[in-house]
Amino acid sequence: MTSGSSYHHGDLRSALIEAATTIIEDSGIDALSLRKLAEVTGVSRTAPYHHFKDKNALLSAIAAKGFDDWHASARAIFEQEDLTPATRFRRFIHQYVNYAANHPQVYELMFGRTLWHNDQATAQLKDIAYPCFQYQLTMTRTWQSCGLLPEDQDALRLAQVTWSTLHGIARLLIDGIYADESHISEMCDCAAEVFIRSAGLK
Amino acid sequence: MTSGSSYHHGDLRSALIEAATTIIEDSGIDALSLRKLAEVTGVSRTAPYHHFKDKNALLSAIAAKGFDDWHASARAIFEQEDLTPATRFRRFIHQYVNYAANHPQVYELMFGRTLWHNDQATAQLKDIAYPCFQYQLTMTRTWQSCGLLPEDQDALRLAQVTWSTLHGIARLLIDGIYADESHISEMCDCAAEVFIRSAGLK
DNA sequence: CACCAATGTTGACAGTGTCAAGATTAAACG
DNA sequence: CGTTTAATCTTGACACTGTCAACATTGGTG
Repeated sequence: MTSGSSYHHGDLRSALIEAATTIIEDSGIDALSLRKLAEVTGVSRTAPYHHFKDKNALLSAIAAKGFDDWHASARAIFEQEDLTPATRFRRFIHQYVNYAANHPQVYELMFGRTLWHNDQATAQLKDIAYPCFQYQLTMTRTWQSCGLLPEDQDALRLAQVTWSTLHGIARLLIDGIYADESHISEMCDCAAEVFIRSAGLK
Repeated sequence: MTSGSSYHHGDLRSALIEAATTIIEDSGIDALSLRKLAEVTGVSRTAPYHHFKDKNALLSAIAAKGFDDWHASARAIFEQEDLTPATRFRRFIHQYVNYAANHPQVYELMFGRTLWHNDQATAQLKDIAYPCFQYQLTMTRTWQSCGLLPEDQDALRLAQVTWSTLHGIARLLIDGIYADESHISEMCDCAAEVFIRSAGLK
């Protein structure tokens, strides 16, 4: 697939993203160096700079792909209309945390300081990420009108709080503070229970 | 205070921690290089290695100091017996998030992947950090028996979930995903409300 | 076919963490 | 007090990093 001629790679951009994602998933973000990435891809050190302005631009591209996946699977659950809202709510929570647990490094990239701090995120990444943040708000409003979340609370605050809870669980898992992954499911159940009860239903 | 003789610094270890903390608070963790730190402290590049095995060991020492502060102020609120449990609960939440907002870099060090991932935390740091984690559990049990949190839920899970919520808010703030710091207080109120309502009281 | 812009290459620079070997000095010991 | 020892600090060196500048190759367009 990598074409015949040796000088021009053919589709270096995709190859770089793919190889970089593999390295990151295997060995962590810090283990990714552009030089080793270039070597693995069979190309010279500075070739990647013709496809990505920065190391940050490369990482942003990987994160952007992560947001696409995340958004898709969130919608897949949220729009599954043959399930009760409560079931979907619970599944969403489990899915969120499991995604983070299964793709810790990409999750770190998507929501971590590496890209977001000091405004280092690419404009392209922001265009993909912000709708995801917005979707959280949309879901929250629906959950409120279903009686799964307190209806008298401000939707934005509630969205921030529910998201923070999932994000917090994810981060504690990823950062290795909760080593015991066997309790993930119970933590999700507990979180779901707390939120649903706060709505006042039984 | 730095003594008269020039060759031996006198109290280099403390001076390094102090200077490093300043740099980190001013410019972030990534901006800290041992070489610049040494230069600022007026000492040669490798002198710090006689006081800290690693760059990680230095960072761990700074984080350890942060845990001390955190634990102290948590206790100061939790043990303020002239306030109602609910008030203390709310204040704890606000204090937790405010600490993170006011010391973002140190918080990142205390709870972030820099130190905890891949088991890079010093044994000394663990000895200081684990009691803090444990204290969260102690507080949770008390809150349960006060009727501030559902009593039929497992205390450990509940402690993990409440902490995750605060940690999540803190991280989203620190990582710059919620730029708007003016809503911090409202988010804390919302979180407190959700938890208290989940206990079934009104 | 000729040209040009896209793509890939080597060379170079400033920066990093950290090890090894030697210099200096404070402290311990006879 | 003098001498040794161990702590502390120094310079030199190495392998690594991201990224810029200048040059080479080539696929697609006029």
